[in-house]
Amino acid sequence: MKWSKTHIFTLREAPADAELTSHKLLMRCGYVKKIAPGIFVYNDLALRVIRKIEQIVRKEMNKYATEILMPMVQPRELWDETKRWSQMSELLKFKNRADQWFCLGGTHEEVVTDVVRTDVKSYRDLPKFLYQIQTKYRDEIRPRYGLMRAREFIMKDAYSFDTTVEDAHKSYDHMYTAYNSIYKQMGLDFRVVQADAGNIGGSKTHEFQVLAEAGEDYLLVAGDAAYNVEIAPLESNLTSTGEAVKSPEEFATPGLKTIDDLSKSLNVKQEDLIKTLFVKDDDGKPICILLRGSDELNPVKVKNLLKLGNPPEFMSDEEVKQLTGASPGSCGPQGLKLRILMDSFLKNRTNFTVGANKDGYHTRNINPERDFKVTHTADLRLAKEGDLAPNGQTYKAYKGIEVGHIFYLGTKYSEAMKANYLDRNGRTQPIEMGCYGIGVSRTMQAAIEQNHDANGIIWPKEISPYQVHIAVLDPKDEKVMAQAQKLHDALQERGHEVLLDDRDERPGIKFKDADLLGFPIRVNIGKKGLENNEVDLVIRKTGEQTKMTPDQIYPQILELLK
RNA sequence: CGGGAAGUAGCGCAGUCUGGUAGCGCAUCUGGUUUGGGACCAGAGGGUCGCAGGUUCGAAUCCUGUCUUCCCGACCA
Repeated sequence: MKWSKTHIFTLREAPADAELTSHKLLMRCGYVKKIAPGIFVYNDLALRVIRKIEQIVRKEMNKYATEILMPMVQPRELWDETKRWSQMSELLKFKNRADQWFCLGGTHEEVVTDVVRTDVKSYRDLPKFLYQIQTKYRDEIRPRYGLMRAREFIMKDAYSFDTTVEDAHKSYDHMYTAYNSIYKQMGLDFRVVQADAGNIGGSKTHEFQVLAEAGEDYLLVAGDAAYNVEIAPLESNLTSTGEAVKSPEEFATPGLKTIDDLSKSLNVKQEDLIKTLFVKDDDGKPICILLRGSDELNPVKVKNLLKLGNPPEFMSDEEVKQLTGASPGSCGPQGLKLRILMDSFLKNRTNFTVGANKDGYHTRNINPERDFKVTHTADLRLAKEGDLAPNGQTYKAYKGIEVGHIFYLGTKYSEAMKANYLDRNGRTQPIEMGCYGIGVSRTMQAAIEQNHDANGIIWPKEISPYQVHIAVLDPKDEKVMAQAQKLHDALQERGHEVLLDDRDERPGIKFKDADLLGFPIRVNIGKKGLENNEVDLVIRKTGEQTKMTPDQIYPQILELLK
């Protein structure tokens, strides 16, 4: 492809509204153009990358699933069945002129479940595994970072329908395998992490995270195990101090409110102090939580422990005062009749120093069982780098960009939408479901975020818009142009994609643009070099530049592209 | 929705405090000299200064309202 026939425009400076490096590069290379917040035009280079990603995704998905294409505009009635019409705040809703409600598809569980419940009657019709690659629309409150959090984006979504839990897990495992293979083929550095299932329902879920400094998600990796920080499990490695239980003793602590204050004033390490927190569940009912002074609460762990709908929120200062008689900072669990959760790191500990439930006072030697009743002792703290994971390894922190997510759903949607089948015994059963997503357009930007340098993008060859960039340094010279065209045609015949920069520009501009666009291999062909029967082969990633004859370079490139 | 910042040519910005009718760099067009890592010289085109009111002889500039965008947060099946 000749540059002059493309729609490529580069910018020397990125538009001011781009913050993230990958976003700036997308803009500077002209890959995308913003039309409205979170809504973009994909220009030809971007579209090539997207097609590459889709191709890899399709190849793997087709091993297990069937491709269909569902509508982007969806009727309200389907969404009412699962109650998500009112629950899902990102749905963009609108009416047609007959005054009927519709929404733009932000996800397709409802539609695909409708498809399957209509067509599937018997266990003989199952399993079914359907997927599509399609534009999604979610009315994000704040789109940001270009394609990372866009309102309109391209997604591959797959849905499995099985008769048994075991089969559903097999489908899940197939996707687990396929996703690993997909991101590997794209040449990306990624981790599979265990994550919280959120509100989508179901119990089992993994995220596929591309590692990048600018990632929005915190991952903790301990050897083979990787977790989203939300759920990273911890096990206490503390043993009992063996200290005998003593009698409670109240003492004045005027003005001491934080763990830090107390630690300094009492000359006790923060981890030896007890932090008393108060949160409330979905119904506003209070929960008291005890942690070591040095630890932070992980609300998601509380949510999962108590099977709440959402992570609990902290109570306000006034609510705490009403509940305990003291402001936060002077509270303790003693004498409180409510659910009390204790972090497993406090197991076997005695003689807690906690607030006295009286402003300005604390109490020494408070003990579980005698002074308060613990509802659950469990892993409640937020894990961080350096903490010990259950597998005995130490956590290391990474940042990641979530590019894929797989869920086992169970029967949440099939029950809500009566997607049933008749089993062997003629009994009606709800279908076992799973859903599996890949953010295609987001993956493109994640790849850039992970693969760039000061000069521009460094595409992994598997998803690069073109594999070879031929910089024609003297396009008006017939010999030079003929040589470039010859190489271009030869490579193209072998199925490789080649961009031939035939613009009437100075060499410096062509080099800079080539670095910016970031295809893996560049060839410089110019008058000067050809006088010595020489052309240059440049590897984008390393900057390595080799002179060789035009005859040598063709087999060399074929070798590199293998 | 809360907090912050900003809207001036395709892109990046100055000018606003202290009102006098718009400028710089890049890009674009013409001519010339150049030509292996974003050339140079000369010339040219392109903006009702986000929008609407108001104050004033006169508003990019002051006042009021409004819209939009970006950043932080909340939010993110």
